[in-house]
Amino acid sequence: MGRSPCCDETGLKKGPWTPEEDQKLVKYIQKHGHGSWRALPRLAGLNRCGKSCRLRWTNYLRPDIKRGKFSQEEEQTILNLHSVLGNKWSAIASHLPGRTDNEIKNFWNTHLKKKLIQMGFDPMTHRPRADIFSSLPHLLALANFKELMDHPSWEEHAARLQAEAVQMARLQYLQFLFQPPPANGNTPTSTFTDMETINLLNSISSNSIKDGYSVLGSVHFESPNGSSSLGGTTSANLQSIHDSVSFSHLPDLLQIPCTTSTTTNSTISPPQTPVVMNKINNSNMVQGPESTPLMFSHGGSENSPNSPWFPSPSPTCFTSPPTRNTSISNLVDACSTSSYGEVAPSVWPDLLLDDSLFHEMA
DNA sequence: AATTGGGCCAACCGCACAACG
DNA sequence: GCGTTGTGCGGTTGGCCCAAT
Repeated sequence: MGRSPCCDETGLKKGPWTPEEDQKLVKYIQKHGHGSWRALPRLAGLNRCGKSCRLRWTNYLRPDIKRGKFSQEEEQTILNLHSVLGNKWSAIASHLPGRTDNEIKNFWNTHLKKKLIQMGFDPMTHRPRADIFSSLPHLLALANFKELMDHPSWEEHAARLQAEAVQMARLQYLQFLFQPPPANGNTPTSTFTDMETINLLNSISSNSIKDGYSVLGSVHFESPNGSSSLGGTTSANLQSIHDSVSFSHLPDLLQIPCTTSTTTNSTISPPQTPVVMNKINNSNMVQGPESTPLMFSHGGSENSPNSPWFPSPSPTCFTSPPTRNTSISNLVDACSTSSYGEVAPSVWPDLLLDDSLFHEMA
């Protein structure tokens, strides 16, 4: 530590490069290679720091740099990779020949991010935005539940929502599996490569779209001729990948009837401890036969905020049997006071399927 | 014609980490 | 093992350009 940045050296020029400087730099590197960046400016006759020279070369002067607008394919690839890699611009750039990390970063910040936001997706998680999900319980609370339940097609409606929740849960579980392990190494590690991950997500996503429900617009891509594409992956390939993926280890959500009287905590949660909201008041938690805890999955933890199934250190329950009124308002509270500022879609299986809630509502 | 606000992007800044002596 | 150096990386900034007012 204690090393001062090379650019702190006084007398060195900063700011935009002149054509003369560019020429000197290009000429020198073409002749000698860059070698030590620190020594280069002096040898090349430039009054710049080495870092500035390196940046100028790698981001602008390098002969293999592709300039100009990003193509549709490049845009899709960036979205795709970002959904898997996050802000690993250099890693993303390595998949886009001729594009620099800086260029991709700028393109992301000025175009793609806004695009995703406009589409209602969280640009960081590539999932529907948290505020949308946190508002859904509010919408539910506002809805007239009696009217819904009296409606002849309400079961069909619930079944459809449940099917959507299944897709959500599976996607989240996959995303969790593909996350790099945290520093403490507590979570399972993935053995998938980036492209395998993308293909898998793509396959799930395409199934979702087939069902009329698109959850990962940034992962599923349609070329103008209608075929899914990613790095040459065809729909047929995707389907075969999808067919080859076993979901047996995933929560078997489809087997749970909406009005089932079985408990839901064990059936809809992944193999790990179910994740629950942390900020619900747990100081006077009551658990017992007379109090069926209403538990929520949550899409993150302090260690891994975007991980859908990371176990919560302190499971939290509602303090009394949920009633039609209190459970919904508690739910709203829970969602709005989520520790991590995000309510993952995984809330929904619980919300939709929790038997005690339905009992109380009936 | 002048001003303003937003988009865009090259460049800078500071941190992290590997390599080296 | 420790300090220093070189480099890579992601976030941020500053300034140019242009359309809207």
